[in-house]
Amino acid sequence: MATPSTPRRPSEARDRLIRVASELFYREGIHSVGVDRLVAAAQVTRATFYRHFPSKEDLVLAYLQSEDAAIQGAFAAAEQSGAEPRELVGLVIQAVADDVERQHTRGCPFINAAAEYPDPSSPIRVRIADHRKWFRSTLEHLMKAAELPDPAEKSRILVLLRDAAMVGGYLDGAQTIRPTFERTAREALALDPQAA
Amino acid sequence: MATPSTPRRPSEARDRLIRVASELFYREGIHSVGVDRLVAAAQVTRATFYRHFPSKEDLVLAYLQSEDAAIQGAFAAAEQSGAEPRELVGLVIQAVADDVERQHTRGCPFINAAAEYPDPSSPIRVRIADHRKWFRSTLEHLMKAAELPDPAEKSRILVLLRDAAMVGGYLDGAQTIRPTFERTAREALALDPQAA
DNA sequence: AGAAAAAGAGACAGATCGTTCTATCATGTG
DNA sequence: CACATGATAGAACGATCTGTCTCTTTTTCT
Repeated sequence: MATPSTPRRPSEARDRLIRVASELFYREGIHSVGVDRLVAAAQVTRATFYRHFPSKEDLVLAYLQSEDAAIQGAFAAAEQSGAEPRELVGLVIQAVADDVERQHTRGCPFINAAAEYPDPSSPIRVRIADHRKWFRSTLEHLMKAAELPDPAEKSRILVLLRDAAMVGGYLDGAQTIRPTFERTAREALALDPQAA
Repeated sequence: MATPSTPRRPSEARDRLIRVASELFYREGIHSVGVDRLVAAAQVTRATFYRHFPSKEDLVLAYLQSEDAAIQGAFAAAEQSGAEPRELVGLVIQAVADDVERQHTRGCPFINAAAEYPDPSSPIRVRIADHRKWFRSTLEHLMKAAELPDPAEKSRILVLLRDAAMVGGYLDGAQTIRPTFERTAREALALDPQAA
């Protein structure tokens, strides 16, 4: 009666844990954030934590999955925005630059997580690899739709440059790398018809 | 008599610690490697460890410094090799690709360390920033010597692409990204006079 | 030879790590 | 009503973390 807003299925405590974990894991690194910190920040007890996640690693996986879902959602929204494929590639470049400047100022969650998990066969590294495969493949389809020559190679170029923008934005500052990133990307993808 | 080879000053145990730390920190990450592992692998006691390094962080700094010294040494050797500045730029690209493929298969030690140290004012992050400043500045001097137009911007491009090659080599495989990296770099730096 | 520094060996403190446990209470569904 | 579910609360586990300590032995310089 007092609190009628009790969402049933998805479990509110679970969502809080994932939100808090996403924030803390990204800002401070994964190994640096213990379970104590997580349950305190999410206002959840340890028992609740381990009921929803068999181990801390499962929460890390949920964190990466939520990041993955956010990016996939952004791509899906952009594709349904009605923009022409050609300008969509330019929008991706701009979106990456915006993301580095505003949202992901501490680098790429997947790259950073990989730095902490050396074993390529670990579930976390597998999920990182899957995310990167999806990203590159999505870019290739985008390049194909834009009728750019050699879409596979161009997708690899954009993956390369996006990684660079993420790392460079974190370590050198977004404003420092933004013009260089955008220029290099547009040139390497041959987006602007006219040249010097 | 039995062991006449006893290097005096630089302390053999200290060198062993740095060597072992460089290997373990790089392969497994910094937070994942405890002091126990380090002293066991270096065949050194804890007391000896803390005599040479006031804290673990000081060993991390020594690790980064040794990586920095190796790269600076490689640059110094290349500059004194008598090669013309123009082809030196091409050699740097090739050297980065070789390094990613053979030596640094787990990414860039500085990028990986930064992922584990979020505080930009921490001594480790300061040293990382210094290393990156030196690297970019050195590249700019190289571009100037090669008489390439806009050397400052071109140095930023090469920093960007080197970061990308390091990350991409680690996560996607060196063979996957090598041709893309080399082509994009040569094109973005306008190293090859002829175009399509 | 004698003094001083470096290293070996290992116990120990205090904190934090991830994880498990028992016990209690509110909730909604059968 | 009865019962399973999910959350709360908090103690406790063993392991590992960084860092300090004492004591003995070896090495190195003067």
